[in-house]
Amino acid sequence: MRLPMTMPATPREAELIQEELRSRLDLVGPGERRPARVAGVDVAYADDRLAAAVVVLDGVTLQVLDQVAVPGRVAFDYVPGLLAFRELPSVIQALERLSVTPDLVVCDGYGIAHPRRFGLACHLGVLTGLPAIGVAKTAFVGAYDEPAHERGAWSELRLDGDVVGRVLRTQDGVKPVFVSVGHAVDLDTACHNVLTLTPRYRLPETTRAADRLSREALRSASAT
DNA sequence: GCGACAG
DNA sequence: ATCTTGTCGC
Repeated sequence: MRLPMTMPATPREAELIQEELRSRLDLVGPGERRPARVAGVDVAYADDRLAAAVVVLDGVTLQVLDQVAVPGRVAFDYVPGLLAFRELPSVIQALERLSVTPDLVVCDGYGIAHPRRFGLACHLGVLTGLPAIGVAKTAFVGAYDEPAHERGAWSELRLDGDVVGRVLRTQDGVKPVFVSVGHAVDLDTACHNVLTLTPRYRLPETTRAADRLSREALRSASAT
C-alpha cells in the first residue's frame, strides 16, 4: 500500500490541503468497539534528523505485537496547527511497513480540537483510513473546567460552543490529558480506550512505547 | 494590535 | 521536540 502525502511549500498551502482533506472526516465511526490491536505513534528529533516510530499493542494484554521505526529528515518546520506536515510523512511510512493492521491509532497531539478542526490525528486517519484519536499532554485550543482529581474523571473541551474533546484524568491526582477524536471513532470510545491504555501511568502505553522506540531509533541512526 | 500556540 | 540535577515516593 502506497500512501502519498502532499507536501506543501508554504503554511498557506498546508492550510488549503487541510481544508480539502477535512471533507473526508468521519466523526462518528462504527460505535463502541474494543480494538484488538492499538497502535501508538511518535517522532523524535535531533537537528534536522528525525525518527518516526509505530508500536502495535494487544488491546487487552497491552503486549507488543509489532513495531517499526523509520529514520528521516525534517521536511517542514514546526508551526502550531500544521504539526501533521512535519510528522506524518515518516509516520505514514512506518505504518505501511507494519505486518499487522491496527484497529485504532493513538496520536501524540490533537484530532478535531484544532484551530481549523483538523489536527494530526484527523490527517493521519483520513490518509490511512484507520480509526485515529489524539491524546495530548498540554492544552492547545478550547476552554475547559478542571476535572475532579480521581482517575476517570473528565470535563468537556469546548471550542466556539462545540465539544471538541475531553480533558481526562488518567491517574489520581496527575495532570489530565486532552483527548479528541481524529477519524472513524466517537469520543466515548476514544476515552474508554485511553483509560484501558493507562493502567499505571498518565500517558497511554502506546504513546510511551512509541516514544521510547523513536528515541532509540534516533540513537542507533547516529551511531551509524 | 498583542500574545498564545499540539510536538 | 530538545537542553538537564537533584529529589520525593512507591
